[in-house]
Amino acid sequence: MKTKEPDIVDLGNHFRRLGMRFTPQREAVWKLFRDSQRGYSIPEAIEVLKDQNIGMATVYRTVMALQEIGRLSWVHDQNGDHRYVACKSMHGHPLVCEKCGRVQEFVSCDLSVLERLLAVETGFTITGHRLEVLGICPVCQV
Amino acid sequence: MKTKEPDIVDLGNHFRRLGMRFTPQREAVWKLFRDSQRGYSIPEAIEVLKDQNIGMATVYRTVMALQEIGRLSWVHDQNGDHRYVACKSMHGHPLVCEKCGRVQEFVSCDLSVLERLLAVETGFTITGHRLEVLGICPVCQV
DNA sequence: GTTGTTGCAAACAGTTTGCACGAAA
DNA sequence: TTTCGTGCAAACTGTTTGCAACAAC
Repeated sequence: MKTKEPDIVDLGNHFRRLGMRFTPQREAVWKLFRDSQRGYSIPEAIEVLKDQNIGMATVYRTVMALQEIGRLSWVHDQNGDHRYVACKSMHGHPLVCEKCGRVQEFVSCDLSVLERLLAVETGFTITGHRLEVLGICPVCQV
Repeated sequence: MKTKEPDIVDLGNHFRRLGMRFTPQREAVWKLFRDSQRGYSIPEAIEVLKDQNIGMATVYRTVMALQEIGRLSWVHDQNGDHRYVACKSMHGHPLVCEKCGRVQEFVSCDLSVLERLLAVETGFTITGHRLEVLGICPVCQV
């Protein structure tokens, strides 16, 4: 009997805790994203996973589920549509390479000063933010 | 003869400078977005503009053109798809009300410290960022 | 007059849904 | 054994394209 990787066990528990089942398909979808630097758009993921006999409806449903439970987030590609990437940590933001699309997560973003200022100036109650930083990764700089 | 609003004249010049024509349709599309607090998704804009006999292909083409020349940008709605809003200024960022969708632009965002830190820590050359701040606007707080 | 733009409709791409079967718990 | 999840295909929604007529310059 094969030992499962810790993140797989953890994800299985996460699903079950929510009354959902942890199926081989869900495991396969998660692994695809977890092991990718650039993430995938849904059509791309469908293309890859169909070789494992995973139907497109399952891909849609699973990606949405993973996103809702906070395991996937998305970034924009050049065309403006979404590519999904695995979240390593809570409250992380993506640093995206504009050439190869590689995504590196960072956590140290302090927008509290800006948010306080905006609250005072606009009367809004600030509830959150979405931040993507763009750049060129070391590999693509050559 | 009717005097044109200054922003219309300016937009006309902007198009012509690029060798493009400034048609009544383009003017109408621009005005729709300019006069809206929440902006529109493309299907919404198509719906509104079809009463003015503007075809959907024209809406798509014009919104894309306005976006490319920096007159429109987009924000995300709850479903994660795009709503286009008029840019008042260059380098502005949107502050979006999560209840009513109203968008207020702000400019004072200083991410230079964060960006320098990321450059050192990751080896990326930072080229830009996308920031959306979310909140509840004064009207919706009641 | 020249050439970019428009509206239409058809083609296309992407997403959602209903359902019978299978498999996780 | 009891649901929930799956794959399939059909339906649907959103987007793009080709083209003849038109209008901005």
